[in-house]
Amino acid sequence: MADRSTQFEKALLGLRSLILEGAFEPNSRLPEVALSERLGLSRTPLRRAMDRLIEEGLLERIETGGCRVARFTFQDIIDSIELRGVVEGTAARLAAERGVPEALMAQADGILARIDSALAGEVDFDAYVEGNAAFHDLLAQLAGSPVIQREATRIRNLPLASPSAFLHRQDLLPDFQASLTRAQVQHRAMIEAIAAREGSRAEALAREHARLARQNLEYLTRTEPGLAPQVPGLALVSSEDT
Amino acid sequence: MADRSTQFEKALLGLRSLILEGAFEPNSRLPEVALSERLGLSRTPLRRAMDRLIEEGLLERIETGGCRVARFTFQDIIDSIELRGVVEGTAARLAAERGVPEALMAQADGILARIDSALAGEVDFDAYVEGNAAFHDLLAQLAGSPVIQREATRIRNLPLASPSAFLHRQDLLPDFQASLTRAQVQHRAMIEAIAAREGSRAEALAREHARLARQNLEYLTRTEPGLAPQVPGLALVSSEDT
DNA sequence: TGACAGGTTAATGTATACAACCTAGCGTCC
DNA sequence: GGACGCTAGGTTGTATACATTAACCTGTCA
Repeated sequence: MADRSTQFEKALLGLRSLILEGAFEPNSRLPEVALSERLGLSRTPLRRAMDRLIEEGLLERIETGGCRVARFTFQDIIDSIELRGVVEGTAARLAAERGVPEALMAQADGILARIDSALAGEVDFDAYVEGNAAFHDLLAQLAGSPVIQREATRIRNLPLASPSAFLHRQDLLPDFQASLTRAQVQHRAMIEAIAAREGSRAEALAREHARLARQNLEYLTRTEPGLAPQVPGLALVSSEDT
Repeated sequence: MADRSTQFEKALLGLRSLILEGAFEPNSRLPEVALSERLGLSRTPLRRAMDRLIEEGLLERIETGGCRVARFTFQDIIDSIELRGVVEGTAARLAAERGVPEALMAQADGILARIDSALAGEVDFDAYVEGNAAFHDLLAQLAGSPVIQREATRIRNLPLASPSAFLHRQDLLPDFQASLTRAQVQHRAMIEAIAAREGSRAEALAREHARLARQNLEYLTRTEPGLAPQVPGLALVSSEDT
C-alpha cells in the first residue's frame, strides 16, 4: 500500500495471492528461504510482507518463530462482513451526528450518479465495482475523523471482508442486476439519512447494506459449491474442526 | 507481541514510548540510522517496529520513503474510544445472540469476583487494572469468533484507544472509587445481558461503558491541563490545524 | 540576480552474511 | 529396551554492506 512497484509490494501481492488461491495447506509452516526463491526476491521484503499478512489475519505467528497459514472458515468471512457493517455504520452515524461539509456531500452525489449510470440499461459491471469502491471510501471519510477513516478502510480491505472477494462473480446471482440496484438504493438511503442528521438510521442502513453482501455470498456458496476454489477467501474454507 | 525480549520488541516498546512521551516533534521525519543508534540496535528490527507503529497510527509513511510522527488530536482519542465501544459492543451482541459456553461464563464470573475484591474496602488499583484487562480480553472472546476477537483486541490495544493511557492517573478523578465501581456495575450488567441473550442491550451497555472512559478522560484534561504531557497519547495533542 | 543544471550527500530499500535457537536423529548409558 | 544427552542440520532473528533514489547545495549562464 505504501510503496509502488517495490520488492515489498511484489512480495505482498504475490504471497497474498498464493494464500488465497489455496497454494498452501492450512496450518502449514512457510519457510522463508524457499518462499523468497519462489517469489524471486530476498528475505527482507518477504518478511515485511509476512508481517503485514499476519496483521491481516491470513498468517499467524508460531511461538517458536516463523509463521504458518491461518485456518479460516466460512463463518470467519461472515463475521468479517458483519464487522465491516458495524464500522461503516459507525462512520455513517458519526457523519450524521457531526454533519458533513457541503463539498463532501456533493462528492457523494457525484458518486451515486456514476453508479446510477453504470446500472442504467445494460449493466456496466466494472464501472459499478469502481463506483462502489469510491462510495465506500468516501463513506469512511464522511465522519471527518482520521481514526474512523483509517479503521473503516482497513477493515474493508481485509481479504476476508473485501466485497471484491465475491463481487467479481456476482453475475452468477439469480438476478444480479436487481441485487446491485438494491445495493444502490441502500447507498442513496445512507446518504439521505446522513444529510437528514439521522444517526441511528444511517448506522442501521450501513449494517443492512453489509448484510446484503453476506446474503449474496451465502447464496453463491449454496448454489455454486464448485465456485469456492475460485473465490478468494473461500479456498481454505472447510467444515472440519480446528 | 509476537516475540519476547527480542531486539524487535525493544525497538517497538522503546520507539512507542518515545513517541507517546512527545520526544519528537509531530510531523518530524524519523531517520532510521540515528534512531537505531539511539535505541542501541540495528535498522532491521527498528524498521519492523516502525511498520507496526504505522499500523497503529502513531507514524505515517512518507510518499518518497521513510515515515514521520503522526499528528493526532484530542478528538482522535475520543474517536478511538468510541470505536472501541462499538467493536466491543459487537462482540457482546454476537455473544448474546449466539450463546456462550458454560466454561466461559464461569470465567467471566471469576473475573467479576476478582474485580469486586479489588474494589472492596481500600481500593487495590493494580488489581483492578489487571482484572479490567482480563475482563475486556474475555469479552473479546465471548462471541466465539476469531475475527471479532482479533479486531476487538487489536483496537483495544491501539495506543489512542487504550484505557491504560489514562487509567493510571484515575486516582485524580473527583471520586475515583465511585468511577471504578460504576465501571464494574457496567461489567456485570454486560455479562447479565449476554447470559439473558439480550443482544441489543449488551451492545448498548458496552458502548455506554466506553463512554464512561471518555468522560473520565474529558474530566481529567479539563481539570488537570498540566497532566497532559504525562498522559501517553495526550502529549502531542494540540488545537492547531494540520 | 534568479533560475536551471550538475554533482554530491544522505537517506531509504534490498540483499546477504552471521549468529543464536529450535528440532530431529543417533548413540550411549542405565 | 527405553530414556537421556549430544551433535548436526536447518530455520529464524539480527547486523551490515550495497545500490538506488531523492534532496540539497553550488556554480554557471541568461
